[in-house]
This record gives sequence, structure tokens and C-alpha cells, in this order.
Amino acid sequence: MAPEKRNAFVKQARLLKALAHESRLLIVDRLSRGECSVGDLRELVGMDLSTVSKHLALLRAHGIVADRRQGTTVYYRLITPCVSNFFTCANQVLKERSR
Amino acid sequence: MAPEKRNAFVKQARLLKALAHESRLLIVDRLSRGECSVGDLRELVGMDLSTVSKHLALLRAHGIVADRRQGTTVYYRLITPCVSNFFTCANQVLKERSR
DNA sequence: CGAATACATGGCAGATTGGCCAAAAAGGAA
DNA sequence: TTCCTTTTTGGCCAATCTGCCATGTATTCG
Repeated sequence: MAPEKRNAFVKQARLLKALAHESRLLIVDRLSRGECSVGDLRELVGMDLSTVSKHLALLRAHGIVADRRQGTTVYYRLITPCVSNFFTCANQVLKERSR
Repeated sequence: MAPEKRNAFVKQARLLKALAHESRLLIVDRLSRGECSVGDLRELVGMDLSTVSKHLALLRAHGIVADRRQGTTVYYRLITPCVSNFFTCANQVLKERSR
């Protein structure tokens, strides 16, 4: 297989991996409805603040979210909104699988 | 959050995780163009046969592929073809991200 | 300045993953 | 049966992931 084509799969795998976690999906889903502070996301996810912060750092490193500081509060937002399509896509597979 | 809604994210995360690997994406992509023997997939992926077999077992356990034995050869096929939509979806995100 | 708030980061432990090798299974052919 | 081919499984190890705790950093307030 051509190296550049193979590389496309590597990039796709990295992206899927970045999303393949319950907490991160929760976060992405929440952010798809508008930006949100880390504290609010922590409440949503229900884990330690440091854990949530690391999930956010991972999403940021993959270019999925971006942050904005306002005073001591940091707000995150989706910068690739089409990432929400993954939910539709996944649900379709889950539905087809259950038949 | 409601337990059943939360559970949906758990299932989605499991599915994404099952796909989030270069070799498994290669396999799914190949199978989306028709069924294929393990040996052929091994050639495509370029790893040990046992490794490929384990990737296939994982995909099967997640209801993504199914197998059929013919003599000593085992053929795999996609049983949730819409899983290919993930490629479209991922490429869209990757494209949006690069802008 | 110091104290408080809101996040991020470093470090560590336990669990999971992904690879190879060797051995077992399952069929088919002789 | 025995041998050969194809695939699966078990074992092992190195690497990665994910959580919490403790600490560090940035900002605001008094």
C-alpha cells in the first residue's frame, strides 16, 4: 500500500483513539452545545478535576477543542464541530449491529 | 445524567475503541470492498498472522465482522457496512482541523 | 503583599493494549 | 493414520492509558 494512503489510516486511528473514551465523548457532546468551563465539565464527567483537565489537554492536542481564559476560569469549545457526526455514525452502527 | 443516556456513551466509546487502531481500520476498509481471508489481511496489514487474527477476533467480538470457514481458510466480512461512514466522518474532521 | 479560586502538571500505581513466538486446533490430502 | 496448510489461542513483555493525589501556575481580591 502507498505510504501516503497508509498514513491516512494512521491519522484516522489517532483521531478515533482521541475520542474513544466515555469521558471525552461526554465532553465533546456537551461542547457541541456550546462552550463550557472546566469546572462544569468536571461536574458532568464526575471525576477528579485533574483527570478532566488531562482529557481536555488530550482533546486540545488533537485539535478537537480550544480554550479561552477569562479570569481564573478556562472555557473550552469545539473547534471541529463536525466531530459530532461521530455520534450519528456510531449510533447507526450500534443500531445495525443490534439487528 | 440519566443512566441509560450515560450508557449510550459507554457503548459508543467501546465501538470507537474497537476501531481506533491502524491495523483494524485497514482491515475494515479492505472488508468494505468484499470478504477476505485472514492470510490476505495479514499481507495487507504486514504483521504476524497471530496479531491479525487477534485484531479480527476483537472486531468480531464487537459485532463488526463475521467469519466463514471454507476448508482450512477462514473468510471475514463486514456485518455492519455502515461502519465505513466513520472514514468519511474522520476525514471531514481531519480536513476541518487542518484549516 | 498574602489568600483564595480555578486549572494544569508531575508522579505514581494498576489496568489494558499490542506485538511476537510457540503450541494447539481444524480441515484436507496422501 | 500422518502430514501439510491455515487459523486460533496462550504466554509473555514492553508500552500506553487512566485514575488519584500532591504540587505548581495564573488570576483576582483584599
